[in-house]
Amino acid sequence: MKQSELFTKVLRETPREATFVSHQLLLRGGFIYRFASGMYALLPLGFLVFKKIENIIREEFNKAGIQELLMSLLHPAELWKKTGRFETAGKELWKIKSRTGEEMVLAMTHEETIAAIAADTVRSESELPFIVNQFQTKVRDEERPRGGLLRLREFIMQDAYSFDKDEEGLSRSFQKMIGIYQKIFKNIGLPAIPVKASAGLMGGEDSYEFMVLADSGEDEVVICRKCGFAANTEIAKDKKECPQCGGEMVIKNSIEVAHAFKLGTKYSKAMNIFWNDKKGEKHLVQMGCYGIGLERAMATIIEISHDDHGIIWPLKVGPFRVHLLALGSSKKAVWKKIKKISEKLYQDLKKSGTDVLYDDREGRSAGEKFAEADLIGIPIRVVVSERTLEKNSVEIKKRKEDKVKLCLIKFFPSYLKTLL
RNA sequence: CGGAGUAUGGUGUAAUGGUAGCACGAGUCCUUUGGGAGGAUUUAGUCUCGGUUCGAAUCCGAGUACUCCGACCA
Repeated sequence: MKQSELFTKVLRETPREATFVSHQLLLRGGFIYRFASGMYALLPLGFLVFKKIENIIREEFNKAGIQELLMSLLHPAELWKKTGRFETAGKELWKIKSRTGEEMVLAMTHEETIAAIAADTVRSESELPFIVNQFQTKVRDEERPRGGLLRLREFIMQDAYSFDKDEEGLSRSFQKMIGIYQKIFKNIGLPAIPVKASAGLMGGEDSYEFMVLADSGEDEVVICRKCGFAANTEIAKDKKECPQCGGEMVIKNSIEVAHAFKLGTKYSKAMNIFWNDKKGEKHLVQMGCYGIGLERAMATIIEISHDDHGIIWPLKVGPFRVHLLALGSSKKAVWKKIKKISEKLYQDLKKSGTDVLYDDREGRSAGEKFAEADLIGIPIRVVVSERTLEKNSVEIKKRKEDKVKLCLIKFFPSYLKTLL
């Protein structure tokens, strides 16, 4: 992508509305646009990041053989009445009516719908266990949206649902999902720790939250300094000593980026999901659900990975992996050469499948290009300028490091590979 | 919903009852090019409704929006 063709612009100053770093930088960098509180558009740069995160998650699910589906955003209210959540879900549940007065619900989550499908699908033990996954919009009439993408009224969630024949199976599926989540968070650059928590509205008996320690976090988590055991404050309120190793427990702020619930039979009971054994006896299916908020994950990455100049995207989730800057020169011949060489590098990078943003803009000072590059936070910066060309080189710098390296142009492709 | 705060061009800010100004951005032109460069020129604003007043961005009332703290959540 050529930066001269990029649809969005950066802001020099921080909009006053933003107090969270991630919100400030997303707005300034032109990643997002606000329509109303908790309702945002992902602009091209933001959407690129979003898609990277989505694909990393999808890849892990694919590896685990978990099938993807897509359930509707509109639900008949009837389904929610069956589970009782039409009343118990509270004000966050967005209720609407069709033109004929038919009651509907906007998906706050998808237990009801997946349970409805499973009730018509599962018949015998041989069909179990299975896990299905989707990426779908969730709409919640939040009392207080906040922090830009940290808490939205509409967001996209990766939500997976597991079905097992018994509790033991549920535990296995649950463990499997915890493992998948750990891989996912590692890949998107979030040091998320699983924390034991209570089940809340979702019902069921057991749940784990995935928490990322961050000063700007709104949740408190009690964590052992020695062994790393972590628990929700609801569970480990006043514990000074670790229940596992006896080490010192400290309280830290954190952001909840995912939640995994053992739902048990709450939904299978309400929606009649059961399998028949050999004797023809019915057994309720054990369910689990597992969700990651994609926009929140994106904002959380920024909360923990930025500096005074801007965002520092991890290599795998940056909108592009390489930011190629062509620095201007008043000498026409030199500028022509700079342009020519960067254009060639740009084309070569694209051919080799490296996603690159190429700052080809004329009339922008070097300082401005550097400042924007730092703000947007693309992991690897490559500079072509009069100075580098004198040495037949380009300059390479990682966003997260200060040191710069000169690299002869002929060695550039192979050197770059070692960084990707 | 409980508490608090804010509301002026796209963004950031001034104007304490008397001419709405500045900077940045954006458009055009010239110069400049290793850390947000300079000049010329153009562009665009007082959240809404009502009240007080000769006169309101400014005072009063209501509404709305946004932000923050609480509760809940991904």
